[in-house]
Amino acid sequence: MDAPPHWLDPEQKVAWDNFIRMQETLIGRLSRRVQTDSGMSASDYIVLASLTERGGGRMRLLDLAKSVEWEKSRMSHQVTRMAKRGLVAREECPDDGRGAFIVATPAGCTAIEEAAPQHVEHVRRLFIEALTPHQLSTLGRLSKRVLDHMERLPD
Amino acid sequence: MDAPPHWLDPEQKVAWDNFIRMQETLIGRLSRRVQTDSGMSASDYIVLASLTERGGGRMRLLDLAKSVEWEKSRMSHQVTRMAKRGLVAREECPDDGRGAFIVATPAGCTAIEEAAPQHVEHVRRLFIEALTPHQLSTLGRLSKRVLDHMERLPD
DNA sequence: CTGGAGTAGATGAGGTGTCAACGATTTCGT
DNA sequence: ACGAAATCGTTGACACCTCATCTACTCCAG
Repeated sequence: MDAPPHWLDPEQKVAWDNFIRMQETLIGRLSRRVQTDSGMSASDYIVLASLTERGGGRMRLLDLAKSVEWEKSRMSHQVTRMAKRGLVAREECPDDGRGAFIVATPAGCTAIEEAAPQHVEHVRRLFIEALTPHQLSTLGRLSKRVLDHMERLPD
Repeated sequence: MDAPPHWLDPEQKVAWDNFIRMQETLIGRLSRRVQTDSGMSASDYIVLASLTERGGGRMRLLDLAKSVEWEKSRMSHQVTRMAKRGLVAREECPDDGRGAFIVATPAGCTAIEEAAPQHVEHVRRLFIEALTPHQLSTLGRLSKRVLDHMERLPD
C-alpha cells in the first residue's frame, strides 16, 4: 500500500516553485540579453559557441547537435536559418557523401567573439554574484546529482 | 582597475554547466511527458492548472498571464489555440468592455484533473527523489536567493 | 558484388514564443 | 465634460521546436 501522495508536501512545493521560477526568469533574461546585445538569438549563440570552441569553427552537423544535446532536425533547421543570416555555411564532406560540415563564417566568428564576453558578464551578474562561492558550488553539486539521477531513469 | 575577468573560473564554469544541463534535461523530459501522457502541451497544462487552482476556472486574461508570468500576447495566442482545442473559452466581461474572461470548459477541467497527478508524479520521480529532503530545501533556498538577487537588478 | 540494415541529414507541417503595432475601452486631470 | 494617457486585449509577421517522413549514402553479411 502506501501509494505515493498525489501532491507535493508544502516544503517540497516551495522548493519546486522557487526552482522553476528562478530557472525561467534566469533563462528568459539571459536570452533576451543576448538578443538585444548582439542581435543573435540564444540558439545562434549556443551553436556558434560550441562550433568555435569545441570544433575550431568546423564540425559535422550531427557532432554539433550532440555537443549541445539537440536533435539533429533541430540543428538542421537552425543551421539553415543561420546560413541565411550568414553566420555559418554548409560544406560538402569528402569522406562521407551524406555528410555536411558546418563552418563558422568570418561574420559568425566576429559575432561570437563580441557576444561571448557580454554573455559571460550577464551570467556572472545574474547568477554567479547572487551566491557565495560555497553556495555556488553547492548548487552545482546538487544539479549534477539531479542530472545523474535522471540519467539512471528510463525515458 | 581590476576589471572582472572575461571568463568564469573552472569551478564557476562547472557549476554553471551542471545547472544548465540539469535544468534543460529536466524541463525537456517533463514537457515531453505531459505531452505523451495527456496529449496536452506543457503550456496547456500550466494555463489550465493556474486557471483552475487560482481562479476557480474563470479568470481575466491579464490576470491569468500575470499568474504564470507570461506576456499578455503570449497568453492571448495560447488561449486562442486552447479555445480551438476546446480546453477553454472566452467570455465577454460585463464590467469592462475591453476585457475577456477565460473559462475552463468541462473538457479542460477533466483534462487537467487527469494530467495533474501524473505530472506531480514525474516531478517527484525526476527531481524530488534525486535529493534528500535537506538537499531539496537547500536547492529551493538557493533558487530563491538567485531569484531575489535578479529582482533587485535592472532589466 | 549485391541487397538490406543502419546512418547523415533535409524537409514539411503544425504548434509555440516574441515583438511591434493596433483598436477599443476606461480613467483621470482640468 | 472632454481630451490625453493608461489599460485590456488582439493581431500579423517572423523565428523557433518537434515529429514524422524522406533521400541518399555507407556498411556489411552472404
